[in-house]
Amino acid sequence: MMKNKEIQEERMRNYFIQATKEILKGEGLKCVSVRNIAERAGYSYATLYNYFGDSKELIYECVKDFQDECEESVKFDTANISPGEKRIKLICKSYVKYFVQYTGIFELFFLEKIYDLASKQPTVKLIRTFIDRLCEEDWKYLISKKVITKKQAEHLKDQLRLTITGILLFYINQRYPQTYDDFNKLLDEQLKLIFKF
Amino acid sequence: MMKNKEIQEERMRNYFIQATKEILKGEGLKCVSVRNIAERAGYSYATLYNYFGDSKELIYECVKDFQDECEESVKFDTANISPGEKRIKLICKSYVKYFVQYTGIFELFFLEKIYDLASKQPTVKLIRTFIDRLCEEDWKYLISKKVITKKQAEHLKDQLRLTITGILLFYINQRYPQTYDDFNKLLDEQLKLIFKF
DNA sequence: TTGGTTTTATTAACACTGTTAATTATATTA
DNA sequence: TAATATAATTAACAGTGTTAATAAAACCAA
Repeated sequence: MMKNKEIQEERMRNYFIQATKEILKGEGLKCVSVRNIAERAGYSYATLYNYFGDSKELIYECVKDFQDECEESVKFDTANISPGEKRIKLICKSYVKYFVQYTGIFELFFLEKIYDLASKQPTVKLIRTFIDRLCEEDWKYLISKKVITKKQAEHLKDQLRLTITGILLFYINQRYPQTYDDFNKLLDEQLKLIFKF
Repeated sequence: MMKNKEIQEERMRNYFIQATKEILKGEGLKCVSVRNIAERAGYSYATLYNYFGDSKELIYECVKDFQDECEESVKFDTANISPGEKRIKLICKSYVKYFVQYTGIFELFFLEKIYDLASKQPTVKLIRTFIDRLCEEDWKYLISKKVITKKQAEHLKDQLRLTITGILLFYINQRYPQTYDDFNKLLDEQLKLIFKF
């Protein structure tokens, strides 16, 4: 059977992916090494190379799973809220909360230096457009209600993405603001500014 | 003489700092290693540890110099322009241009993972407030002319810093937008949005 | 079931990284 | 000049990713 081989191969890949996810969420990106992953997966480090071209390829395989988890978390935090400006703000807060909880995932998404960008372009796009997808319904709603134009929406999406990534970057990488409370205040203030169109 | 020793020690430190700066501007942050720095400085890698506690300490010594260089570049690009909104935008464009030219310096400033943040806090603050200092005169001008309030200025400074860092992050780390032209368009658009207060 | 072939997993090795201890070379001073 | 203090070097350790050679397992025909 040709199918069996594929199933087994996929299973093996998943062992490594699972191990990587665990380390990333627990110890953080700095502890994600080929040897650590393999040890946790219960295999030798060289075995990993039978299923992944290199370590980066493996690490980027986790992106989709983390996005799904983050989306679920956001959906939980914004349940029963009707689409619109208010919900966009709540989605952003929940999105930010997720990455503050798992700073290793933020590092993977936005801080990892990508060497052959060409092959990772799909993943990179997935990352960049993630926040847009989370707010998709809301942008559509605001456009349909003629609160903003399509063009305006595009600019606002950019602004939201840049600001939120920036805010996370400074908080996670430079611990600014120094307290989580002040961090949230800054986030609130900036969200307010963005929607003063 | 106690002075001689200090002079010599400072000279030695400078050899290593100079070497680090050259590698950072040339080959980039990924090529900055203790052994590479020492080789270029003309010393053994262990000698470096007689003048710097660790490699990070050495690398962060370059921040001030790069800021001075960037400031000079910005001053050159914005000479003969009177303070105000227009000049802030020009300063930002020049600032961004510098980091696009030397992406390794951007990585050092904003992407480097800092382990003992406590000891590097002064440098971190220097980095974070850099763009504010570049526009200091302009913010003062706008406040004095009652175009904006002090509080508004603080919020705008935050917005500017977050947006610009974000825009650089996506362009340098994820090559988005794909062309330098589109990148500049995005920057223009975002600067326009920020000053729609 | 046995024997040979193919596939998969492991160890060994290479070229790096930062960092420290022991050693050698250079200055300084009595 | 000889003893001491200082500075620079090499050797070593514990990591990193990656590849080639080897060992183990699985498969399949006789």
